[in-house]
Amino acid sequence: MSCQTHTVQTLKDAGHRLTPQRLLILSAVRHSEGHITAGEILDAVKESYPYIDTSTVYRTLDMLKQMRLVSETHMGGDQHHYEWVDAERHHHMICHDCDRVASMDDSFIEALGKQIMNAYDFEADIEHLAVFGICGDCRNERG
Amino acid sequence: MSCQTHTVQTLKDAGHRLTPQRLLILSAVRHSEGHITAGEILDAVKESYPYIDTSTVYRTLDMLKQMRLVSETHMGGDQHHYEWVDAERHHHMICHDCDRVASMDDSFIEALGKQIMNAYDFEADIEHLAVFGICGDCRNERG
DNA sequence: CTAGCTGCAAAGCGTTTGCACGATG
DNA sequence: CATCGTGCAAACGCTTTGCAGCTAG
Repeated sequence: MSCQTHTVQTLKDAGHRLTPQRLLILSAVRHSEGHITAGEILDAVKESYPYIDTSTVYRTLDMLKQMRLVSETHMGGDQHHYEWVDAERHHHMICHDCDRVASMDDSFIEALGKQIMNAYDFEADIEHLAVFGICGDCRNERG
Repeated sequence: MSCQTHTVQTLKDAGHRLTPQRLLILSAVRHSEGHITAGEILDAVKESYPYIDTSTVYRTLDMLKQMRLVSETHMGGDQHHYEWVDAERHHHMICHDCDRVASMDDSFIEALGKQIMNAYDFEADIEHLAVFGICGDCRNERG
């Protein structure tokens, strides 16, 4: 809740209005473990406020992206995924077989960025990475 | 051409028919430097055969994906990008500023895969990676 | 000949936009 | 009370699908 008030203040300071819809959308993103799609946000908000419209969700997400409070990512499907920008940057490993999603520490990717810089003079900005593959469990089951 | 005949044989062996449309689509993908979208393929093929339909392009790409002759990637936009699967796996670095695309050797990513395996017991299958960031030229211009 | 491929047309999906009403500060 | 945000509806772009006719093997 203290973090919520902080966010609210940030929005106010930037001259954005605080509407119930925005608070609900914010809450949906905050409470999603990791990542959430626009459709999922819509469904979540509809539980408490059924009149919410898709366009409101997208417009709010645009605002939050612009304020760098939320980041947008592709994770393989047709939809974008949104994620709350917190201190701990992390990435995802998605299993092709069981579709489970695990978190990966940013240190690996940070190191990769440095290597790319050395080799290509390219400053990588890997906000989020979705790595596909096969998890240990599924590999064992395959034998 | 020898490589083309090889591909043709592969398709035949798998019981797929060789139609002029397919050959044109194949050629468009082969001759694209790096990556190409469905729309770009459509335009390219239309130059020699204007009756080609979008659905044919997508259906052919599906087949080629299934045969692992072509790979599909997200590179940030709305469209998918398709790439000929050749021996030399490589990745792309895309500059946020100038939109230029440069190629990155797979060795970095291969190494990353091994690290992920060690740390998380997850077998990463990074077919293609699009890394966004700022290229050296644009960094210099910014000063 | 006959399975498989094509073009056409229409639908599907996620996302965006124009607009008038309504709510926020 | 002025502005900004909302819901609605309609449009958008990319991709997918159903179908009848055509064609490669």
